[in-house]
Amino acid sequence: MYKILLAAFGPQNWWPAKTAFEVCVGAILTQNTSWKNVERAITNLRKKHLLSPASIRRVRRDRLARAIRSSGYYNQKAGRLKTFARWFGCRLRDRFKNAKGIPTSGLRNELLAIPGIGPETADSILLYAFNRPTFVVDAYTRRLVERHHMLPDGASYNEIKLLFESNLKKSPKLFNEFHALIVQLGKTYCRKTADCKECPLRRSL
DNA sequence: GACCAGGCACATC
DNA sequence: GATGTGCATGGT
Repeated sequence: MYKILLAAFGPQNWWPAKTAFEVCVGAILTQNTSWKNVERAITNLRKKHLLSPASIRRVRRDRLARAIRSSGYYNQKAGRLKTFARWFGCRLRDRFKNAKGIPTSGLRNELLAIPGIGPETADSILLYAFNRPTFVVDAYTRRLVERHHMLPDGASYNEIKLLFESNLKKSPKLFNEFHALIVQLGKTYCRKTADCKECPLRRSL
């Protein structure tokens, strides 16, 4: 599947961001929201110099909320960004530059303990910000797996994640590109059930 | 106006 | 463990 998708769509070059922290901000803002709306929010944050842990901790909550308005759920997400910025600032500054030396599973548990960081956001951060070989399962991935009967319908997040992780080389580069390609596939062919033949995998999502 | 988008937390059963 | 609901914008 990976080879077919790569041939069909080409390298996706995710994640578009200047710093690891910016990747994390994007991962939180894109929760149940289109990337287009998130881009606007990030552009705003950059304009207001709010793309560092310190500045996000300092800024007033309502001002932060206004800046990310376009990404939806702005009150909730403003709180989530502030909590996350505290963790990122403290945890990553003192002990381990770029979180090197910390096992992926430990880092994942820390992320999951932060309110507003669920499994998908945690895995996106691990993969795209910290370059860890962790597979990201999103709604498109679930549809792909169910549509192709790779697992029984209703499989858990972890079952789907393990399906990919245990059948592929544990390479951040590969996981990065594969997840991005699945999203591209979903965006392009989702719900176009009449056009299955156009879908590189011959089955629309 | 309905439906969707690169989810998560919390209540309830 | 499964299901339902609030959170909110912008595009189709």
